[in-house]
Amino acid sequence: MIEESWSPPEVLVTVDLVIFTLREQELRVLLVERGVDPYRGARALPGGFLNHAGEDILDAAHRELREEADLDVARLHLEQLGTYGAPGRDPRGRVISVAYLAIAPELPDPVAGTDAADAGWESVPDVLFGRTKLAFDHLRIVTDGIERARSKLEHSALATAFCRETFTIAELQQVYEAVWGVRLDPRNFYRKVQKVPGFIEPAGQERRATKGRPARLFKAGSTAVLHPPLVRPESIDSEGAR
Amino acid sequence: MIEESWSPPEVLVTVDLVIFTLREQELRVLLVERGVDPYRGARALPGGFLNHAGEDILDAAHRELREEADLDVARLHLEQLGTYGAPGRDPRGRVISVAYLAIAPELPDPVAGTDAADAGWESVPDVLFGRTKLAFDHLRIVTDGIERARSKLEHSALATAFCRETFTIAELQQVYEAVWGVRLDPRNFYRKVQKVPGFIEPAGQERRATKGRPARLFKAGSTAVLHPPLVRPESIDSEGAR
DNA sequence: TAGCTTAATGTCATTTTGACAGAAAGGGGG
DNA sequence: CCCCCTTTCTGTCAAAATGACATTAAGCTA
Repeated sequence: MIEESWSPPEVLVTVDLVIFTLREQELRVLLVERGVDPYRGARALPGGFLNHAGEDILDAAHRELREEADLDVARLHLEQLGTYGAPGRDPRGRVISVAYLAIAPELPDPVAGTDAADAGWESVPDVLFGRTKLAFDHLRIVTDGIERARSKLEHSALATAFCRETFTIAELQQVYEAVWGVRLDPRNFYRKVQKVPGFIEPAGQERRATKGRPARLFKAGSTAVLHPPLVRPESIDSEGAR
Repeated sequence: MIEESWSPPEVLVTVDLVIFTLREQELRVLLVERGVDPYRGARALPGGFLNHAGEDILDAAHRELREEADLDVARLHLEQLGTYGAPGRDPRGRVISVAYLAIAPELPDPVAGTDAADAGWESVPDVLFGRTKLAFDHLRIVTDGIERARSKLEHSALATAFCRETFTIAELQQVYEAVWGVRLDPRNFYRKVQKVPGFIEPAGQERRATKGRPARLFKAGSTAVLHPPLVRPESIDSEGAR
């Protein structure tokens, strides 16, 4: 199908970042307010164009994270979520966007960057229910990101990425509840999590108390894959999160 | 970071297809022999450039499938696997490739297409072990495809996509064994598969026999998600497949 | 009809699950 | 210091699921 005169079309490539965290027991996503056209003033995922033809896509994702949200979390693990390239999704032309997913523990508020008039952690349910409108097809990307996160919680130790260095089992449970949008029994959760080999391991016998009995502290174990998996309950709350 | 003089770099976009099937109880992948440079003569995944700036990526994937392998399986469900865009992965310049995954029942041999000197179903273990060398970073893409398929077998009804319209439970088990690279107990498999609601449903009381007792026939059910999931055994054979 | 092959059903001890009860370990108010 | 409240942790227990294995059923063939 390649003729002499034919040459493949050139397209522009952007990266978009879906970064989730937990705040006040609610799932939140990092959004910026666009400072440039198109969609100026609208909320969108942080991201932007490839810098130059030799830049790796993953590197571009890290760079945009730094530029747009001033979050230079080197240990932040970015995982490719998907590529969105429907014609017409961007009024500037044929733009294909590679989306990345990352999970962060509770972090200080990000500051606005170069292209972003503002940046902040927005409620995921607000986004999912259309109370927070997003530019481009970013709602779809966030939706896919949620589903990916929910699924990965079952089979991987992703939940520990929401937590700080050390955490209690109750904190870990809050992660599952917020992302899955369900309530779990603390006693059964306690038992189940403990028996997955390598998921979490005790971190000193230190403790941290506010009101009730002090809780033991744990840290992420060495295992990335959960055997057996923590299967989410059949009926998932369509609300998505709290 | 956008200056007046700056404009985003233009890149070329290709699609690549990872299509698995089962032949002689072995997992196979569709490969073509490249008829054009670079890597002329080497084995590679079917795929190619976007046709024109307005073509949707998924459409391009279907088109390439038709062009390169003459497989116009409209019911073939293509699922995005990932995007591979490391600089230097393609000697022709900055090329970013969007890979799709598909599962097919046993099909007639594909015929060579326009850019492909030959096309055929190659043994996946041969590819994984380097006995079959692949062009570009296609080994990596196939590896990711395997892992995706293995994982999806646990939580989705993907296994039925390997089978024809109707199938026996033993045939379904062969799918799991070939993809996971393990042996399963037929009796426990029988029981487990039957109790997942909506996974498979009886298809007439017809039967199809060769040697032993005739087996009941089933067809794919209405459920795409498996509750509960069929978890693969802890120790997965590193051989990958038979 | 005997013998072979594969399908389907059954058995059973061991784990796992889900839903609870209760004990342990702090803090605060009197 | 002593109750009360909160939260964490440890048990209990019946129902269900799991893994390993035996047995029966249903065809074909020699």
